[in-house]
Amino acid sequence: MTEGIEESILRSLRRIVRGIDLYSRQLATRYSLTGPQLVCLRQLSKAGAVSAGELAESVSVSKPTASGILDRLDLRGLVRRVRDEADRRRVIVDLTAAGAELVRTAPTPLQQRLAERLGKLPSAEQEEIDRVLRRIVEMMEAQALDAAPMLTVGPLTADASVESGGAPGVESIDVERTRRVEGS
Amino acid sequence: MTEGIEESILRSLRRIVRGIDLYSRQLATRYSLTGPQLVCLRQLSKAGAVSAGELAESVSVSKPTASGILDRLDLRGLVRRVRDEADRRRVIVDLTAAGAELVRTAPTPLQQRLAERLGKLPSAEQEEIDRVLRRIVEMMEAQALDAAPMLTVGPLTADASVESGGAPGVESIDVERTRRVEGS
DNA sequence: GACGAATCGTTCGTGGTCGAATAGTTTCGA
DNA sequence: TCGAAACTATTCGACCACGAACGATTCGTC
Repeated sequence: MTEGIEESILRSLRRIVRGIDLYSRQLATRYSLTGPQLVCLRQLSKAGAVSAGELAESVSVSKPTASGILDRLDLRGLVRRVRDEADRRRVIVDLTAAGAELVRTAPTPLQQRLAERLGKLPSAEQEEIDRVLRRIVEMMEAQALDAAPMLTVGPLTADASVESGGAPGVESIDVERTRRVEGS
Repeated sequence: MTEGIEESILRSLRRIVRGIDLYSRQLATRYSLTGPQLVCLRQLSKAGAVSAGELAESVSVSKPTASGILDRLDLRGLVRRVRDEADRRRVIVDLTAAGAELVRTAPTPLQQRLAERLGKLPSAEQEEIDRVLRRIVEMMEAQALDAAPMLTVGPLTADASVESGGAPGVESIDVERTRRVEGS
């Protein structure tokens, strides 16, 4: 019967993931800010100016993901990216005035109703929830460590040579100017 | 202190989401099957031939998402999509022999180590985890219902006219032939 | 029988996510 | 001093995810 519980847990996890995503879209329609964008903004608000990599680390996403999120925030003038003059490999990210203002008016990145309901539970139960989630994270991330060699079977086609053309012409940009402007 | 717990819970949820995604990529490299693809395959294996919409419902994803996943599975010959002759709006999805075979050899879509560790816990603890997760889902999905009017502020730019050109020429395809073949 | 409403699946557009590859910098050892 | 190794952030390619819009089909009602 461990089978049934395992499937139930997986199902719950998938629904939780979906719930988070759906709330993110709700945020996006109402505040023009997705969940991950808001999480980044809040982290910047709390920790002040940090490097792009530190930000990625502190909100638990990969560097490419953070880069993409920062692109959109930058494009909208909510954050600023400045090359670190001391170590020019690094990029320092900081909130703009508009970004700081938005953080103050935006809701929590956790479902509001979930947050409310959570707040109404006895604190013993809140702690139980917290503890259980931490344990799951622990079990998951322990797995990630001995994650093995990553055999790289290729991009998930099993056949069909992809034949990617080279898309050149990406001259280096200086961060001070916003990149990836598909628009104009 | 509810503040601290709320943030801790959010953080755990985000890491769980990430953990699921990372495991999905691991699956992809080792078995050429992502987590969502495997979940769909398993569901088909369990429930037999169903319509695309029913499949989406049963694995808790939207119809467009299921459509995309089915595209990739179809492309690789793991599922078959046939127009329902009785109700020609519907598309019946079924495993091919190759798909059925793959389901038998593939691991669980839940992190293997997580599953193992989970299995070693006393069943009281397993049930506690299950119960807590269900409760979170419940609190989340209750929120989703009174989700409010969806004010549609526009596609998240606040300015900058997107100027989408029309991309016509999408003549209707008959499902029997695979669509979206970016490759060849 | 015909026409509008509902239903089904797909397409389009946007965004999040990651690993691999890449470009620019810094560091350190020979 | 000079070049290899390490590091930082970005780009690229692939996938998942959704809502809105769309075309095809069916249903309901007149």
